[in-house]
Amino acid sequence: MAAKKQLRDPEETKRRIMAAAKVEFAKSGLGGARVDVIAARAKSNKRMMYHYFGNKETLFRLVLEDVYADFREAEKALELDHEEPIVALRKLVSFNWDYFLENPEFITLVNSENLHKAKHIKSSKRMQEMSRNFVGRMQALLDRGAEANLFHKNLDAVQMQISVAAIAYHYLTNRYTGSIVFERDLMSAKALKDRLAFNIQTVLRIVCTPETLRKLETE
Amino acid sequence: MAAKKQLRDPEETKRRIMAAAKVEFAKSGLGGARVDVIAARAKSNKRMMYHYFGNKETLFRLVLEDVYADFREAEKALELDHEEPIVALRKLVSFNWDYFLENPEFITLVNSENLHKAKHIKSSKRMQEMSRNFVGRMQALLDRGAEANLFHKNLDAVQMQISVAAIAYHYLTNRYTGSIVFERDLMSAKALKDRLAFNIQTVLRIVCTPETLRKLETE
DNA sequence: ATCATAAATAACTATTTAGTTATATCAAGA
DNA sequence: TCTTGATATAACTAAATAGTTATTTATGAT
Repeated sequence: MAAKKQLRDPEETKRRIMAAAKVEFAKSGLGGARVDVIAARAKSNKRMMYHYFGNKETLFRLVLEDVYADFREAEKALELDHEEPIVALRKLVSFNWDYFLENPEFITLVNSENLHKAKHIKSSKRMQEMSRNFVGRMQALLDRGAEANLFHKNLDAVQMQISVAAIAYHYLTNRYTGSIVFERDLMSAKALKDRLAFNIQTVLRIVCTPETLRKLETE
Repeated sequence: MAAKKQLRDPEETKRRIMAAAKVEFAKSGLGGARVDVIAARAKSNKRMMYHYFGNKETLFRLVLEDVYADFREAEKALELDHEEPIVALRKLVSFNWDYFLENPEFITLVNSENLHKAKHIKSSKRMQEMSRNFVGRMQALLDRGAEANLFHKNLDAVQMQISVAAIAYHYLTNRYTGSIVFERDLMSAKALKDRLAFNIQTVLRIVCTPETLRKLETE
């Protein structure tokens, strides 16, 4: 009978609580999440959660900052700075799609924070730091494409970032109601493949000049 | 002292409860909504809510069906069937934008239902009926544009519907976190005007052939 | 008029929940 | 080895919450 050995490992305990919180907040939102469920899933207990994180909302904020940080890190790791602009854009659209698909908790956590009008991250220094250079990378990519006479000039990098995220995020966050409204399984392998292809095409049509598009068509 | 006259008007009471529920569910989601708050806002009481609607989740389902119905009705009322295809598409994109902007509860209610994997409307006959003809109208519009050699042929109407919604919905549902990430007020009058213009341009670039786009540019 | 029924209100209950108090146990430094 | 502080657990509490029971009151049919 494995006697319950009480291991002391504050870092590991914190990590387990954060991981459990991410699952629970993603599944039920901030309001629907239960601190007892988080403690149980972390194989810890409520008192530890309050000891390390103070309260439920602080824990939520830390989880949210973490998932944003992971997303930004992954995007940065793409290293698109020296890719050919059209290739880079294709990769960026695919990256967004794959990331949201593989990390569905990102979507539900962000949705939950927006329901609360972003009050938890509003004054977060860490969020602000993370966001820096994020738009800058898109701007640089658009500039390179424009210089090579591939893209339209004067494209707004923020609008592009939002749109690139939107066409993936919206499809996936509303996949349940969407599957009912459109009377088809939006999550079937074929549906997912088709949507990604459509999204890549969409973004290229937004940024490329008519001449570039003609060239792409006849390739 | 206005003696509290007890007016009896079941239809009006039901209507007030539904209206109050819409506000409360939109503000706090299904989980965060409080039945006491709904009853108070409706200037009725909890017992009436349970009398007429059975339970909180049924009330939620009815509210959700209602906001979907309103949205579909409004879209139908646009009567785009005989408009010139490009004009019709511009109007459709603007309609989506304006509707989400003027009816923010639609967005939060749909988000809440997706957090719950659409379980409340999954077997709703009314939802299924509403969705009919919805894709059909987009398909007809795309067909007309293609026949007039304005649009690409073989555009997928469902993908278009989703994208038209996405570029508006995503911007607005994530406006709070977005305003932090992009370090600008996404809801300023100028930002809203710019986004709508960008969205119209986006959709035209998706559907129009390079030739049509060239013509539009030089107009 | 009066009766039956539906509409409305208020007070109540059993549970759930975030957060706390009290207590035990480990491990590192003196 | 003893002490001290950090780590862990369990039992508790006050408030909140969905749903009910008990009671009153208006209204339309007879």
